[in-house]
Amino acid sequence: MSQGVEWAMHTCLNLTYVESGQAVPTASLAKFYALPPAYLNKHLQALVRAGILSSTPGPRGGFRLARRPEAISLLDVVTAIEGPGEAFPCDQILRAGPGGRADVDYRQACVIAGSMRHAELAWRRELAGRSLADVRAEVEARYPDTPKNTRERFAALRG
Amino acid sequence: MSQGVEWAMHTCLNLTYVESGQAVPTASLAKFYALPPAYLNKHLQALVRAGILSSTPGPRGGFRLARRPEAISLLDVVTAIEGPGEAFPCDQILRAGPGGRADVDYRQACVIAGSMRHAELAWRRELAGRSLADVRAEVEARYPDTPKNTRERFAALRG
DNA sequence: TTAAAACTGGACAACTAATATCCAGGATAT
DNA sequence: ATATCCTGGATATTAGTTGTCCAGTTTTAA
Repeated sequence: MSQGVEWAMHTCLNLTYVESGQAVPTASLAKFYALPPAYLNKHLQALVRAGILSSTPGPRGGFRLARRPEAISLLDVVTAIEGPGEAFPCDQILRAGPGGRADVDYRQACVIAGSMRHAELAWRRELAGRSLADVRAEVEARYPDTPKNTRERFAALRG
Repeated sequence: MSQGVEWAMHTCLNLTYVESGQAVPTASLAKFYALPPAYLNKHLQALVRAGILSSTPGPRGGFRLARRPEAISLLDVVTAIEGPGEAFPCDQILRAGPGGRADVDYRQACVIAGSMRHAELAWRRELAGRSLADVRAEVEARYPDTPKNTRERFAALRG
């Protein structure tokens, strides 16, 4: 899994603390964690394409959450960055084995591929069952200063 | 996840069909699926280091399972090829955020990292609960010719 | 004892994906 | 108008995967 997932997760979580209506530009989001702005922006664009963020050009523009935090799961974020493909790459090796046929889809027929897909579904199910709101609630329970700190940092970066 | 996992899975599964005591050389295992022998051998070496296969040099040498198929889980194979690291790379981005401390291990403290680890544990649990014997049993139920085909292919390659 | 079979491990090359930067163009607020 | 900010493409850099090759070692068998 790529680094971009971590950036996207934390950035989206931070955006849950911004007063709705306010947009945060790439520069502020990048400075928050000292990330490279241009590259972070690529990931932000992917999040926009996935319908997780919305963007506004121009002065006072930037990014904001496109939906309520309750309606954004961690799986949504992972999928936006990593794409919809499965982690286990089934190259249908069985096609070259004894009795292999060109007209069979071994991604479906192969028991190993099925087992890997089954495990991956369990992973997806966990991530789908956890929203940004869930994460934020746990953060606030364990680290009560976070909302205040986050908003202050954004205010300072807004300059 | 890398391609080598698929090769390793199918190769280990095929080895469950070999009469114990018999070793299969890299060349035969590679020809089975038309894989590059030298590179497959790298993965076989990793499986040996992980204690999944054992190797024997010299004529009539090669690789065999080091344990019974019931005692080899799919997670064992994945870990042997991919390494023990977690799929979600937590770079402790929080260290650069507001209130970030150098003396805190954010891989433990970060709620996002924890959520990702939790999902990954669900994935690992599924893979750990499925052995080569389980896979073989399902293969034989769905494709009864497989044992015979596999053994015949090995015999032909041994030629 | 010799030769052939086979694994081991390291060095190295090719290819691909992730990471990262830059810029021209378009949209928007003031 | 102008400064701000997003968009998308081109491009470079780096790291990891894929793949090859070879010298060295172990073992079988004649």
